[in-house]
Amino acid sequence: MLHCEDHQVCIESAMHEAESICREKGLRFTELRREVLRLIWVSHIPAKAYDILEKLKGKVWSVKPPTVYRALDFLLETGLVHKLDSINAYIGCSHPRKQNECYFLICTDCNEAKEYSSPELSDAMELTLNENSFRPRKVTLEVLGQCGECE
Amino acid sequence: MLHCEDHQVCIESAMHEAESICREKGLRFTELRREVLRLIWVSHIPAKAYDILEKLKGKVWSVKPPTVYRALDFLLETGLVHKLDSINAYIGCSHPRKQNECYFLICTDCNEAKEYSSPELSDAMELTLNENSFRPRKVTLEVLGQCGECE
DNA sequence: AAAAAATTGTTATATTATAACATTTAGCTA
DNA sequence: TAGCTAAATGTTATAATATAACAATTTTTT
Repeated sequence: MLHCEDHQVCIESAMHEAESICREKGLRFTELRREVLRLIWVSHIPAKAYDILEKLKGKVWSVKPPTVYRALDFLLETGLVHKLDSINAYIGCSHPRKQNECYFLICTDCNEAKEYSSPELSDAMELTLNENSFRPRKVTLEVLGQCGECE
Repeated sequence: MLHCEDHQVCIESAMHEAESICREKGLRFTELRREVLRLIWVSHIPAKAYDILEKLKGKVWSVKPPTVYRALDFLLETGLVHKLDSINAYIGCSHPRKQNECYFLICTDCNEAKEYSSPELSDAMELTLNENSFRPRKVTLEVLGQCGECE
């Protein structure tokens, strides 16, 4: 999957953005939440909850599942992280300030995932939702397959 | 969620179609698989695997999880059933002969789900997949929200 | 400093799903 | 039709994912 040139930049910018979003919203970006977000951003491969748990154990923490899931809940609610339902994994949001509809391409070869948005797709979506007089609350759009780099 | 007028018709037609599809493909539509499919079609509310398990226990069977999951796997592979990843539940496919892209509207009030397809949406999808040179293998498109009848 | 609210810790358990191997059943072949 | 083979099902055990409930701690507010 074609991605960042320097992933360290990705991480740092995501962390900074998270800091400032939380500050603006008056939310507490605690050490634990910070660390979980950082672990998720370690790569563009979506992170599994129990892998995060194991990695946290390597650090200061006394961690048990609720610790991780609570941090994940916070990050999800704040829009800093997305859950990928088709693979039960979590990925950092690459544009946490824009709350537009987004979809995910998940490569089953390299396991990386990438977030996109497409106005055409959102329009088509909105159209069919209106046609069916359906009020959307959460849209899940994930494509599993093979990315261009993995042919 | 606006649905069939007579659900008995839904069920019977789904069962018949399943019969004939399996016959055509030379697949064995066993008593167990038949019964699981029927239990899924009991309503338009997606069925949970362990609920199917409990209902089967009320019948002839000695059922344990693998029994159900294997039947589900068969039905999924045959395209007779879809899995809804956002709620971990299974729903009967309403057009098992047409292998087009479909999406699901899932009402979190009445819990019913409905399957749709939209050429515009599929086109938009295909476009963005091409742009990203991504070969899709499985598309998950589910919208949780409130249906028109549940306002 | 005390009270209230939010966060984290802890124990236990719920929910969803699969691996591995044994047995049975159905279909095929000699 | 008896035996063989492959598919399906049964069975035991366990993996993977997630939450409920309550206790302790920390932070914020009063």
